Formats: sequence, structure tokens, C-alpha cells
Amino acid sequence: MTAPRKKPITVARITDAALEVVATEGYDALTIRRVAAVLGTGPSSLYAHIVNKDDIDDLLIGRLYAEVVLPEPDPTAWREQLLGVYTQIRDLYLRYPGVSRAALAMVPTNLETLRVGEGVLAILLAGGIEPRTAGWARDALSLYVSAYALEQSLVRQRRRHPDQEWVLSDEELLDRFTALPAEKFPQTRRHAAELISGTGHDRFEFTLGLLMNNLRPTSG
Amino acid sequence: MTAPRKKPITVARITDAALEVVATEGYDALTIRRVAAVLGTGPSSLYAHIVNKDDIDDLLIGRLYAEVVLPEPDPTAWREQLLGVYTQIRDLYLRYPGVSRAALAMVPTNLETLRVGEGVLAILLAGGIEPRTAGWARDALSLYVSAYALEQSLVRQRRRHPDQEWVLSDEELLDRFTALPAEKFPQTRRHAAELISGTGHDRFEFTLGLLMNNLRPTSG
DNA sequence: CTACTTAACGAACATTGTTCGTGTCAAGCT
DNA sequence: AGCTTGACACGAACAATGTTCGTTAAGTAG
Repeated sequence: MTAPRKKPITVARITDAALEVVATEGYDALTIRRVAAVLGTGPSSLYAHIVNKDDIDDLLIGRLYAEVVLPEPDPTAWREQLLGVYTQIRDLYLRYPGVSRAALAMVPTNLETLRVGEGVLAILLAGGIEPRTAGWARDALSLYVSAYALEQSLVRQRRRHPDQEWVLSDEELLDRFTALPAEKFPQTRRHAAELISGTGHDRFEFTLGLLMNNLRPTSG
Repeated sequence: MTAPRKKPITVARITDAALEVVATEGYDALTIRRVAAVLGTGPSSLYAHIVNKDDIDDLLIGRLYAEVVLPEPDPTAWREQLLGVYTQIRDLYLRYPGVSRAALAMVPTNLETLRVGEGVLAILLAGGIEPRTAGWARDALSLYVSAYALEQSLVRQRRRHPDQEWVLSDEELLDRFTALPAEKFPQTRRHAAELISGTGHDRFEFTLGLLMNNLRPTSG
């Protein structure tokens, strides 16, 4: 039997382990010790390959964004293409609950995020959007997607902890809204049903539409 | 001299102390011990008044949102009114760097946030927006403002730590963009100047405009 | 003045990121 | 082959965090 020689620790294996931890236990459970345990070693062993815990954030985001496939810009379908790209990013975030927090804190210096950013920019420019508008819109879209995914992750994480008394199912939330004092919260009470509506990612697509439908190609 | 009798610890004083810490040292420096030190006591003394550290988040956000003044809804100026309200929230967030993180994690159960939410909803409905659209748009706007403030706080916090090698002033960022390989990042290189443009809150108002200009009163 | 309830506290515990000195194994040199 | 060397891995330890527990101080009703 070829001796079960320990595989050397590499940056790639650290990234794998970290992703596994985040996928199964969420971003909050991502600790140096937890990652080291997955690799079958102690916490200090990682510091030969990473400089910080923040470094792991960089690795995670890099890996995630590396999976985003960018379409060839089509001037006639730029809105659909953008929706597709950001839906990919959203689903990546949701597959690893809470990572979007790392993305929010990230300086846009990571090479893979730059790659995706370039792709998005190319789509917008191909659609005839003015450069400055394209850049600002891109940042707004990215920011919203990260925040949306973060909020969704938090909500789903709460659902998983049933010991908390505030699971707040939709019915409970509706009850709470309609139980508000009528003189201070008339609108919230009256439209409680509409306020909690929007299962799935309806809200996501609604907001992306809001952001994109105002972008108009420069005449010419 | 009336003896320097220690004032009793109350929830209000804890909130004051926490706000002071966040205002002067940022949200990351908000620890139980730090708050207790401001109150001149030990960490355990707080647990008679709060249940968690998360409780402090609730208190902070409640205090902040209590300061938001809501206008009487004016059907002819609903966009300006919304911009005003969210600018207030943005500036509150920025005055206490990083608190928006607490807002992002908050369940919308806090009474003061509900009050502001009702106010925003009233403005939208007065503007003739359909209830479901109004609710979704409100959530999108709130989410974006929190994320924007969080990002801004992070950027400004980095500027304050000059020991880090990546202060990344605008010029450095531009240099870094134009130094990218031309074949992989043509658009980023070409429009680097536009991408880093937008001093102040131009981007903030741009995005709020993007979100609001697509909201149209229902005919009738 | 005494007894009782409530609030405040100091010490301690578990868990986090991070560092330091030591071991250990494999390749390279003579 | 035997020795050296150097990078990598590791265990123990440290400071800081949130939280709990038993004890003490204070203030009030009788």
C-alpha cells in the first residue's frame, strides 16, 4: 500500500476546504480552525500559505467569480445578457450562504472580479450605453446583487435555526403587520399582503429591471 | 460636593455609549467591553439590560431611525421626497461608520424602522404607485442605501489606516486600471477615467434616480 | 434597625485570529 | 551512502472577544 502520505497543503486545497465549510455551515462558521480541521491539521499550518483570514475571502471570491461565464456581447440583447450574468452571481452567492459579505468588503483588486466586471462593462457598452453611465450602473447592479444575496442568506439561515422564537414565517409576518396600530401604520396594515408577496426571486428580477430599464442607448 | 454617585445603568445610557463608540472608532470597534468601559464598568454589568450583543444592534438602528423626519406626502413631489428621506438615512449611516451592517442583518421588526418604512410607503402610494410595486421598490431602495453606506464606510475606513499599502487613492486606482493587460481588459483600460469618476454622492443620486424613474403612477 | 429584592460586579470559560519556536521530512551535495 | 540544509508543518501559547456564574453592594418596605 502506497503509504497514506499526507498531501501537501496548498492554496488551492485551502480554498477547497473553505468553500466546503461555507457551503455546508455558512460563512459565519468559516474559521481558521474549521478550515484546518477539514484539512486534518492545526490552525497555524495555514499561515505559511495565507497572510490573513481576509486572504481567504479573496480566495473564495476569486474561485466563485471564476465560474461566471460571460456571453459574447450582443447589442440587441444586452438586458437579457446582464440579467443572465447577475443571476449566475446571485446563485453562486446563495450556494455559499453569506459569502456575499466577503464580496462587499472586497477591494475590486481581485483579478477574477475584474474579469467579470470587464465582461459586464462590455455588454453595457455594446448596448450603446455611455461609458460613465455604464460604469456607474455596473457598480450599482453589483452592489445590489451582493446585498440581495446577503439578505437572502440571512433569512434562510434563520429558517434553519428553529430554536429561535422568531422564525417569522410569512403568515406570522402578515399577522404582525396587520396587528400594528391602525393610526400609525395605516398603509402597512392595508397593504400587508402585497408587502410580503414575492416568493422566489421575483423581487430580484423586479429590481434589476428597475435599474436597467432606465438605461437607454445614446441616440446614434 | 454632591457625591459623584454613579448613575444607574439604563438601556438608554448603553445606547448612548454604543453610539459614541461607533461614531469615534467605527462599528468594528463596538465590543461589549468597549461599551462597558465608556460607562465605567465591566462587561458583565450590561447583561442585566441587554440579552445579546445583537440587542445593541437593534438599539443602535432604533436610535438612528428615530431621527429620520418624514415629510407629509406630496403627490407632485414624491421623487424628491424619497430622495430626501434616503439621503437622511445615508448620512446617518455615514456618521456612524459601519452601522449599516447592523441594518442589513436586522429583521424588520424594529418599531422605528417600521415607522420610516410606513412613511416611505405613504410617499410612494401618494405618488400613485401600485401597492405591490411600492413595497418592492421600497425594499430595493432601502437595501441599496444600506449597501452603499456600508461600502462607503469601508472605503473611508481604509483611508484612515495609512499603514496599509493599499490606500488606493484615485490616481493609484487609475494607474492600476490602465496597467491591466490590453487584450483581456480593453474596456476597463479605455474608460478607466470614467470608471473611477463620481466624487461625492453623485453615484448615490444616480442609482436612486435609476430606481425611481421607472416607477410610474398608474394611469388614473 | 432589619430583612429582602434588585442591580452591579469581578472572575472565569470557551472560542476566535495570530505568532513563535521546534520538529520533520525530502531533496541536494560530497 | 551519509550528511547537511532548508522549507514546510505543527503544537503550544497569547491577546481579545461574547457570555455566564456566584457574590457583593445598594436601596427599600416593614
